[in-house]
Order: sequence, then structure tokens, then C-alpha cells
Amino acid sequence: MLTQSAITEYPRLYKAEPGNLPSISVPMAFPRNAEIFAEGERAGYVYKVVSGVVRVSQLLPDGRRQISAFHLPGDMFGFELDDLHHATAEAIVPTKLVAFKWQTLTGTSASANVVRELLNRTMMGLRHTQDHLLLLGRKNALERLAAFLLEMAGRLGGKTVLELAMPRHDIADYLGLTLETVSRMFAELKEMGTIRLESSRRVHLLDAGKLKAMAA
Amino acid sequence: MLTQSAITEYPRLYKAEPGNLPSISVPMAFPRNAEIFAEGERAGYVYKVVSGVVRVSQLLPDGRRQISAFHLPGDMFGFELDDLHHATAEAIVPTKLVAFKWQTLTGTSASANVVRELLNRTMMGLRHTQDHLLLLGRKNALERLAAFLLEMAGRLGGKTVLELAMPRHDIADYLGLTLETVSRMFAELKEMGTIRLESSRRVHLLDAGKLKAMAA
DNA sequence: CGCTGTTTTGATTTAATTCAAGCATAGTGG
DNA sequence: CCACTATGCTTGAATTAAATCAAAACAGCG
Repeated sequence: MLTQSAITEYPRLYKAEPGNLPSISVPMAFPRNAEIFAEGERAGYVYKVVSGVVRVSQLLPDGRRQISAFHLPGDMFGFELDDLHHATAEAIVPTKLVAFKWQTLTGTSASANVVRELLNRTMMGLRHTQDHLLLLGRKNALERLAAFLLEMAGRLGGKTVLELAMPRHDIADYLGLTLETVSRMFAELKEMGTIRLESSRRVHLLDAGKLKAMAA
Repeated sequence: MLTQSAITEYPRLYKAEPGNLPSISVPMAFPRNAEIFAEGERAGYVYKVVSGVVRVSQLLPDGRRQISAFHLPGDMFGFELDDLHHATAEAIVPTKLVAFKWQTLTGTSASANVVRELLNRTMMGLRHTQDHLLLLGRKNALERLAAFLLEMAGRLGGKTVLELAMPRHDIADYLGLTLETVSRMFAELKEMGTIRLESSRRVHLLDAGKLKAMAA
């Protein structure tokens, strides 16, 4: 609906710790594997990725993990219904974010366009999550990996070679599989001639059409 | 955030066909199994359940189906990013809805409170869907059914006996299982003494605590 | 070069699916 | 009132896709 983002802010050039956030827009940097927020923590800010990659996940008491999304530059995350985080967010690689106070964005003095954009972004998240439900509920391992590679290729601008930021274990927890199964499906796609692995993280898509057909 | 819904409308007392909807709020009635909208159809309205139960689902080309949500009275559904429906909605039992034109609710002359409420409801949907990702990606069949029964009990007001509107097949497509597995898990819960089946649709929760422990 | 963490590959097990009957329950009409 | 049909549910036996368990290979990095 809005072509130009109303929530594009130029980060101010002073440092701030999370937990001590001023009200407008705060730049933050996280090293590899750093926690951005954890399930159960007090919420109140939403985050926009400037650079890097973020994983958002939920845990079961026994340690089983489900990653609900990977966030790339331009994405926003951290939206919460109440004042507690319901999921954990971590930087997969060194990551720069900007934090916005939710109250400021949505309070009574907030711009109607900003609220509409937040609605739009939340709906994008809902759409993505619903598509992912179909993947987790009804697709087999090969279909899941094919869909994942196409999703990443799409998000990274339709390139034919993609650099995956995340390890096999994260891909597995995103796709509801084990890392061994993910590895086997990579091997299977390779044998079928639809991908080439330059390294375990650098994937060439040799036949996007075949992948699309497989992703069901 | 809003305790009292800003989108509570008293249905007007005239009949209207879907596809020919006036701009404010239109009551509609659907018989059992009637389609409310289908994947690929033109969107533009959101719906609020007055009575009955609605299932929202997505299909794969070969017929595999994933139900993303069951909607009960008071729920709203039909939110779409663009102007096409991305899922199918059907009445599970005879159902009454009110339709609202999306443009009217969110356009430039819309009330800020209404937009905030839509944001809030979309975030509720997102939260629900993320929890469901964890269920589909990481829980076993017994945990899924236990979680489902608790969810339904919660939505129906914490009663100890619940009347399920949907057949086993719909429960299966919601939980990412087959109907046979769902039936077997009902039997298992029965053997464990956590539920009693008065009929296949009328379930008594005998030990909600044990169910909660099992739902993981 | 030798850790450390990650990925691949292999053998085996298992949870859930698939295939196949049988059983209820509720309507319908003779 | 009772067969008759349709629909939905349960149960059993066999199969299978993915998980688990177990090593080995690989890739960085200090």
C-alpha cells in the first residue's frame, strides 16, 4: 500500500545499550549468535534489520526448537501482542539493527500512516507464517528444502547463486526436520542436478524451474 | 489494547449476496460446508463470525490440505495483503457472519482506533499462527491432539465438556496428521484417563492438568 | 598443525502413514 | 417401524519417510 516506507529512519550516531533505549530510533549492533531478546523478556520495541541476519525461534521445555522466520535487511520483527516477548531473536551473523519504541509508533499521537504500515508489515508476517504452516504440516523433506532455497533466492533478489548465512541446524529447525535429513536432501537435489554446492553455504541454483515444480 | 471492540456492528436486517456488498457492514448466512471465499478469488472484505464455525485452509495442487485456523464467534478473518484471497474459508456448521469492506475500515477517512484494532487482531492471528508452527514443526501426534483440545476448551470458555464442531478429517488437516492418527490419539488419551468421549464430537476433559503437561 | 564446530554419510529404529475392513449413527423412504 | 444408505469413526496390519545413533570427513582458525 505504501510504496515508500514511513519507518525508514537514519540511525543516530550514538551508542545505546538494549534495556536503556531512548524513544525514537536507536542503532544497535550484535555479534554472531548474540541474543537480541529472549522469550519471556519484557517487550516494547520493534526492530528493523539494517544488515546481517536474524533468526526468531520458540523453544519447548525439552529443547526442541522451531524457527519461525529468518529476517534480512529491511525486515522488521519483535511485534508483540502484550508486553512480553513470545519468542527469542538472535543474530546469526554480525548484525546491525534499529530499535523503535512500540508506544511511540502506535500511541495516540502516532501517524496514521505509520500504524497502517505496521498493519501491513504484520499482515506480511501473517502471510509468510501461514505459507510456512502448509510447508510444516503437509510437505515432505525434499519439498521443504526446495521451497526454502526458492524463498531465500527470492529474498536475496532472484540471484542464481546464494550465500546461506545459517548452518544446517538452523535450516532444520526452520523446516521442522533434523540436520541430517536436511543434509541428505541437499545431496538429493545435487544428484538431481537442480543445485550445485560450491561450499556447504554457497548454493548455485541450476534449475529454478525444477525446484519450483518440486516445492509443490 | 482496546477492551471494547470498535468493530462491533449490529447487523442490518437485509439480505445481501457476497460479491455485491454495500460498504458498511453486511450480515450473511452460510449453510454447512458452504464456501465463504476461495483461494485466488478477489478479496476486499473482512468477516466477523456472529455464530457458527469457520475453517480457513490452503491446498497443494495434489489435494493435500492445511487448515490454518478455526474461527469461532467474535473472531475476524479474511485479512489479505493484496486484493486476492490466499486461502479458502468455509462454514463448518451453519454460520452467520458480518462482512466489512477493508477499504472503509483502513482508508484515509478511517478511524485511527479501528486501524489499531485491526493491527491488534492481525497480531493475535500472527501469535496464534506462530504457536501453531511450533506444534506442526516439533510436536508429536499425542502432543498435537492434547494442545488442540486445550485450545478448543480455552476458546469455548474453559468448559470441561466440549462440543467439537469439526470432523476428524478437519482436525487432522489442522494438526498436520491423518484422520486415522487423530482417531488413535483420541483412543490413547481415553486409555490414559485424560478424556472421555461421550460421542465422537462430545469430549469430556477429565484431567486438564495432565493434558497441559502432555501438550509440551 | 591440531583443535573445534559443522557437515556428510551409513545403519538401524520408529512414529506416523497407508491400505483395508468393520462399526456406529442418523436420515430416508418403503 | 424397520431395512437401507450415507457419512463419519475406529481398529488392525503392513509400509515408509524421517529420526536416531554412530562415525568419518571437512573447514576454518588460533
